[in-house]
Amino acid sequence: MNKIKVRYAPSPTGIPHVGNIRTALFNYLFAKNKKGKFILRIEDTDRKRLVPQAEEKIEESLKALNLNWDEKIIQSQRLEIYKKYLDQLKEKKVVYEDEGSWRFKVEKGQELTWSDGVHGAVSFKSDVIEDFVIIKSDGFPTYHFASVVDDHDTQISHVFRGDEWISSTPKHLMIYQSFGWQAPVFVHLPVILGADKKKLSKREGAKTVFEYLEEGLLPETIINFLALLGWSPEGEQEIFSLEELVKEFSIERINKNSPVFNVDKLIWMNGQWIHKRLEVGDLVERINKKFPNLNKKEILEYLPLVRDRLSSIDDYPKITNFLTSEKINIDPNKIILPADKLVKIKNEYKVIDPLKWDKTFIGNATASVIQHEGLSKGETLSSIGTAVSGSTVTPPIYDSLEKLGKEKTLERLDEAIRKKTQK
RNA sequence: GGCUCCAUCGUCUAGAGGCCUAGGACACCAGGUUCUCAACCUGGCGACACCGGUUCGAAUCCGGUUGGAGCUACCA
Repeated sequence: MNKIKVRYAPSPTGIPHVGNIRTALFNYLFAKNKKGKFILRIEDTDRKRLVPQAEEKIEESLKALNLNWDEKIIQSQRLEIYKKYLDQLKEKKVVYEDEGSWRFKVEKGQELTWSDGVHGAVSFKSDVIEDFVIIKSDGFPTYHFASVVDDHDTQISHVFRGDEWISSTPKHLMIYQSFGWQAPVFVHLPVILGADKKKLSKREGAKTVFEYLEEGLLPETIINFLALLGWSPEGEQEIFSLEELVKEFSIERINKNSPVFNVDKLIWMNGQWIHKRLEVGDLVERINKKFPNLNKKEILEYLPLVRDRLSSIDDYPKITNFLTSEKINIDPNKIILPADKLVKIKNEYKVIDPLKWDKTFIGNATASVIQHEGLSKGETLSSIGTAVSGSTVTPPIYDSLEKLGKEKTLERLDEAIRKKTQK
């Protein structure tokens, strides 16, 4: 019989940011690696900080990343249970009432020790811990009490949570002790730091899963990146699917020190997923889903030309826009070639039989001008690309012109020449 | 302040006493390739915080120093 059971226990005080979701990920990876259960527990015991819709947002964040839970429990619905256990502690006389709340009486002179999954032996003296509230005067339990009761009640085997809980752990240990319960294995994860090396927080600009998705990151990238923050696989592979991560995950390879969230690498990783891991058909679907107003057949047609140029889903419309839009903005300063050379190119294109307007003929015509005029190939192609697209990043030039069509190509070249001359 | 945790390239990290004149990745720089850009390939830059031990031998073990972080709520 399998007894591995973990829980992700967020408070519905807002949309969770990625640092928070990373805790969910590690819980999930461990549970699935051990073929155990992953529980979602909503810790809504702080009535003042409750944010409407936050619970839904937590669930949506998890679902968006495919982190599916096996069970869900909500603390505010378990008040009787906490009451029942409080009564037991009253009988044991280890709690006392204090202005409508119930405090746990800390017995001095104890050494509270546990073997942490990542830190090894950690210990605190009970003398430095003050009597702490376990049931607030509004009748709701505090985190310390609710989490211990729930973890025991739902038979949680491993508690994966952020490092910031280390100093609260002795309190939890004392509660376990007074009930005579066995504590789960605590696995304190290093907290993710922002670029300022401070704990990642909303205030410091930590983003939510939704924000990253909105920016064109793939769920796979978010998972992949988060997994590698504070944990490393055995080999040198860096791109992992959720399934692969599940297979590779182990507590032993979790780091002790806090990683900094490195956006550059995140973007790079998204590119890797787009260039190498996703099937073209899949990518087309995703682009189409994100930009429903784009023509799916066109995406299918253009994507192979630009796939390697995308580092986010959102790059697709940016880079292919010029092929379908009627008007573009051309900045003549970005066109290297002078107007008279552009005229030469235009004239060469003009004589191509419209029926033979394809990349081979366009390529030959271009090469011919380059040769006769003694132009630089790089500058010429760059100029043509900028003239017809308005951008310095384009699909392969000849393909671009072919897709654009002869008429539009000549129009845009004309416009570029005009602007270049005016200048 | 007290308590606790942490400490390898700018960043993510490998490293569990000799394999380390410290490996990989991102970023950066240079070259190559290509139809511009991108992608790709090759090379370069770049770190064991410091000081003492232990040991034949330390990035790895121990102690201290310094630095950083967290907690110190009827928040989680």
